[in-house]
Amino acid sequence: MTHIMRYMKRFPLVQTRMTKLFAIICHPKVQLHTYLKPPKANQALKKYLNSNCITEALLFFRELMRKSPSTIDSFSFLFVLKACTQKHSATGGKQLHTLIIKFGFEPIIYLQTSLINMYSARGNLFDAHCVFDEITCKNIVCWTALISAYVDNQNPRKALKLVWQMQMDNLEPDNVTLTVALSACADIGALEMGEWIHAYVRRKEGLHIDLSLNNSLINMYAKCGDIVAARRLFDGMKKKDVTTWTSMIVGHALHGQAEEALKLFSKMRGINKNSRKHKRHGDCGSSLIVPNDVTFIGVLMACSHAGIVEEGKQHFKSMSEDYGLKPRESHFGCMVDLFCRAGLLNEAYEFILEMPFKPNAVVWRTLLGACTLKGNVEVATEVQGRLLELDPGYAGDYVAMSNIYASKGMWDQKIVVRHHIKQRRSPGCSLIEVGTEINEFVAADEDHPLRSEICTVLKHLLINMKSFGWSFHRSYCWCFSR
DNA sequence: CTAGGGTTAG
Repeated sequence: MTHIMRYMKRFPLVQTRMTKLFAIICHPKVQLHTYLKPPKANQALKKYLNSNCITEALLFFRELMRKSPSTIDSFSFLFVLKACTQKHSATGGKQLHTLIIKFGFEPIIYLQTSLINMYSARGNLFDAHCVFDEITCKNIVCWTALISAYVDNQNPRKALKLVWQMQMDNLEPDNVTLTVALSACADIGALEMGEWIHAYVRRKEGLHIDLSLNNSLINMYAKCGDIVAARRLFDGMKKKDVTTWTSMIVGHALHGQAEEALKLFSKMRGINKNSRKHKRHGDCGSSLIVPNDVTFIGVLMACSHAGIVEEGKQHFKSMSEDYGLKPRESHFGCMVDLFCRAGLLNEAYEFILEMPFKPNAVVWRTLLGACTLKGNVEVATEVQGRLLELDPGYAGDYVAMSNIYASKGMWDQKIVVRHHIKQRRSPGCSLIEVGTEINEFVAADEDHPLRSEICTVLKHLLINMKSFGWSFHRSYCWCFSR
């Protein structure tokens, strides 16, 4: 054994080849790290990660665990955790957590933050929060990790509460925390909170305002109904990237301003052509902006909301032909929506059947909704059959069907469908105040179980009303009940 | 060698 060790010491180049052999002869407890020091093993892990070879990274780690556990240090876990977060395997993460405890690396804050991220990616907020609670000296980074965990898992209210709690803990939010918080505001249409954050951003000295923060601001204003403020910010930004452009295009599309959205899209492509020209002349190559698949969602949404079918079709084709982007399920969903809104029910139906995906309930429901509007019983019956297979418990589909039958005077069928609705949701009542300007609203009942749903409905209502150029100047009180 | 962030159909 000593001979081999000496040999390897003298000729480091043969080291890698020898390691395998060596590992087999040796008991794992032998101090291998003299020959394969942690930084080397970690660099290998990092290399796998950077080249997107996630499975290989995990396998490499497993080999290390088996053959030379002593080469593993706390940094190794950081890389492996990252790999594990990207790969959504169910048990791997928990096993890693156990190993971290076994190795005694539990109190290292870098690892704890990574663990929060890992649990969040699996939708396991309970364990994410547990890890957070165990951190003795909490810093801004682990707070932000937890906040973004709640945003990513559709609990923006809790996220905003945590931002508040963090400040109570004498920690000032930085640009990353604020970016996440703005995203939470956008989710619930909390314009007031968003504006407060914007004011904070401008007031706070030494705060680094970067692209992500600006993009998040644009998105917040657009989603909260103030498209003018969003556009003002967009026009004022010197540095823009795909996300900036995409956010603005989606914003206009949501507000029904299809023309503006499509104008922006062609302007964006114009920049592309110009900078390619510049690149040929040898300067200004860095500002190249290539639309991605999300950009096309915005473009298709714009076409759909404006009812321009032909242009929508063209963009859908151009997506894969000119940009090499493979349309995802949601792009096909946009196209179905495009046909439905234009009243082309048969075209929508055929499109769904030709999709390379198994159509989901949402897609069929879009078509069913259009059938309700058009009073098309034939297509609706067909669609309902599909929905019964996919999601039989959804009461809304029965309601839609019953409405279609009612509109055609087919009362017998209506009663049959109505009977299928077994559990009705309990009726609720909420009061919503709309102030002098229609870009803010408050749900009066703070603890109402449907509060967040009502706010979402209102948010969309508000966006739609604005797109029709409606505005209110008196104070309004609406009462919803069901 | 080290942890957190922005855009996504209905």
